[in-house]
Amino acid sequence: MDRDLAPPVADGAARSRPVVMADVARLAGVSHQTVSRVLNDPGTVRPETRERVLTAIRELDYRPNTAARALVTGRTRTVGVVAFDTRLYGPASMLHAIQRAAADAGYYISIVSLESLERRPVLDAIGRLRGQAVDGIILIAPEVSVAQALQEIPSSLPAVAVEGLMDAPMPVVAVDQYTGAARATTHLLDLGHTTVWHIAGPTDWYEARARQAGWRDTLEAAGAPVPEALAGDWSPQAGYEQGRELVRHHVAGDATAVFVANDQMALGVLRAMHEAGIAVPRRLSVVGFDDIPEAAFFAPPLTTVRQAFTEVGTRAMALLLDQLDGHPADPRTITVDPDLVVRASTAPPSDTVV
Amino acid sequence: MDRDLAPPVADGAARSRPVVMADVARLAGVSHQTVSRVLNDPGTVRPETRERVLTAIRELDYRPNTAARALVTGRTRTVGVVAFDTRLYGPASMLHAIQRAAADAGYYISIVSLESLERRPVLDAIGRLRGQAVDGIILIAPEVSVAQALQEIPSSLPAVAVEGLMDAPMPVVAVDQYTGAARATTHLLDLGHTTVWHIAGPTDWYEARARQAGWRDTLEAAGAPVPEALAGDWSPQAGYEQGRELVRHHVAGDATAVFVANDQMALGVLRAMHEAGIAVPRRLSVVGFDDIPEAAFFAPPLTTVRQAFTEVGTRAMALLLDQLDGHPADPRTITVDPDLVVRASTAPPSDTVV
DNA sequence: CTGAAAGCGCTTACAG
DNA sequence: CTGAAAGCGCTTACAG
Repeated sequence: MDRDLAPPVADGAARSRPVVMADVARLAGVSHQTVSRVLNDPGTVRPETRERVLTAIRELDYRPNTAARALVTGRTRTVGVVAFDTRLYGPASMLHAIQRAAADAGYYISIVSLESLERRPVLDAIGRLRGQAVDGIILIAPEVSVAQALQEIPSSLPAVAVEGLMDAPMPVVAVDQYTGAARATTHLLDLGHTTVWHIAGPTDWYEARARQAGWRDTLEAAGAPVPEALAGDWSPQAGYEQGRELVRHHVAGDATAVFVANDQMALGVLRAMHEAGIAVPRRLSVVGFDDIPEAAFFAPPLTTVRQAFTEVGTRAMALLLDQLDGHPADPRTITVDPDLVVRASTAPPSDTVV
Repeated sequence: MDRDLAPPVADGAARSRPVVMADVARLAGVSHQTVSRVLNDPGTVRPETRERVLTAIRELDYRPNTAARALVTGRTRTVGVVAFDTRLYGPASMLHAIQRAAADAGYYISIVSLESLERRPVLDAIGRLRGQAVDGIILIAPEVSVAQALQEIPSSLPAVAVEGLMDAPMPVVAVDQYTGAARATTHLLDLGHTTVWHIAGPTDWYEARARQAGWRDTLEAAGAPVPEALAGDWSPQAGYEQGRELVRHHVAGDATAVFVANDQMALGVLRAMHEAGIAVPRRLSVVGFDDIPEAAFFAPPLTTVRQAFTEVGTRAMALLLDQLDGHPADPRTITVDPDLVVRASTAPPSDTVV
């Protein structure tokens, strides 16, 4: 079908050589500059000529050589993304959204996933991306050391941080973790619980610290006692272990509600309660954070704080595109509001004494 | 520290111009060809000269221009990955492994995630990647239409498929879904169940079909009755809905065991059983597939088939690197064996009649 | 509206 | 072991 016009360049010998702009020019009977114009500034080419060139491009299935174009323009139309463990639901969701937004804007995405959040690997990742000459960088920067590495990104390189430090030297887009945690805690307090326990994420993560702060401040503002936060690492296993700790406090009579820093750990807590025969929510209320797809099907369905990962990713990309269009970076932090999703893991405290 | 040698090029005016090879050459007192050699073939340069060049490179923080290099070599050192929904645990895990392996080999990863598995978007994605002049492509190709699109990839472009059709026109690396399903079914049969029900994934996915085939064949080989497979879509919600269907069959007395095509749907089944007051595994045994990180903490902990996603990703990248090194593609399918992980959701059938 | 010239920053033969 | 030359495939002024 594409082949019913004149055959392109001689087929036999030139078979393996890629089609270049000069081939198109020859077939269309114009110079290669005109082909370039058709591609980059079609308005300046006479419609008739343009059509001839377009036909030749289609005929030959010509694709401009990205490297040649990048060499002369100095732009690669590639955005680098640095992320920590994209197997986790949050980073994976944001990467997905960033990728979509980039494709819509005609940008490629080059991804480097970090094995560790130490300073050195982060700098290496950024170095790799700079070596690739990306036009800009998005950092999914949940950890303190990453934020420090951000300081070393040359200011000439457009960059946006996601979920990171609020005072980064670049625009930041983040879910308001503090408010999310406050809402979770308030929900529990409103239900009538005297206080709320907390299983925290690793404290070198900003998210973990902000959630803990939101929880603590809400308790204090309400005049409620503030139990010691239990330390987790985001994993279901950690949730399970601290859940067993919580069982002891429940039995001692002073734990009827817990705000867990993410859904996976909340699952571990649910498991620990189940094993100990402590009914959720009748005897212990549990709130998570993230709203992973599984959360609605936990036993019981989990009340949790939903993060609009997709919106965060989309907005981060928009901010970066703005910089790539030459606008100066606006270092204001954009904050996305989280929603409390109430399901079946929370209830008023039962009056039954254990 | 890096700055205690002679200052590099004049600082003021040239500030914003990137450092190029000629700058390094000037500082080291050699030609730019020698700099190139130090970078690409250090053995051919006198150690003393090499040191001078290396020092200059460090001094100027020089990074070779990728575009210029790609233009002349015709290689971008970039591998394109086409994946469907990288938010899912499986694709996310494989992407992560591929990314690691690529970085180790000095390759960049450009990712395009598909919104739909129709033929057109798949071809567009591949077109985008070709436009970027990637050196090779890895397709995470779980669906029939993707496999068809594979036929249109020019054979000159090195490519590897993951988790797809076994008769693709390129090397394939995949977990042996059929064997995994057979193991799950056999486990249930060995426990003494008369037959095993199945909640299937969407049948246009190869994984779903292979798992269903493994289940069916095992039943037939054992002379067990083959119930009609229930149709799901991988989501917990679908598992929940078909779980309620299963409740009816259980009540009718003919369902005591089910093999669910993935862990997320198995979670939905667990939820449906919980609501119906049917104890797992006492009255119904459940086996999943994938072994997602949450599975061990379900209520009860889920017996499931573990897929070595990381191994699949790593081996796929190895096959591609081999092609990139100029070796002819070996179109044999590499199969990775899945493991049955027995936890607490399976048991012998109880003799209690409902 | 279109073509001839120059040049982007490298690598790769080719001399010496 | 090192330098001078050519060229990769484009885009961008500059003429006409």
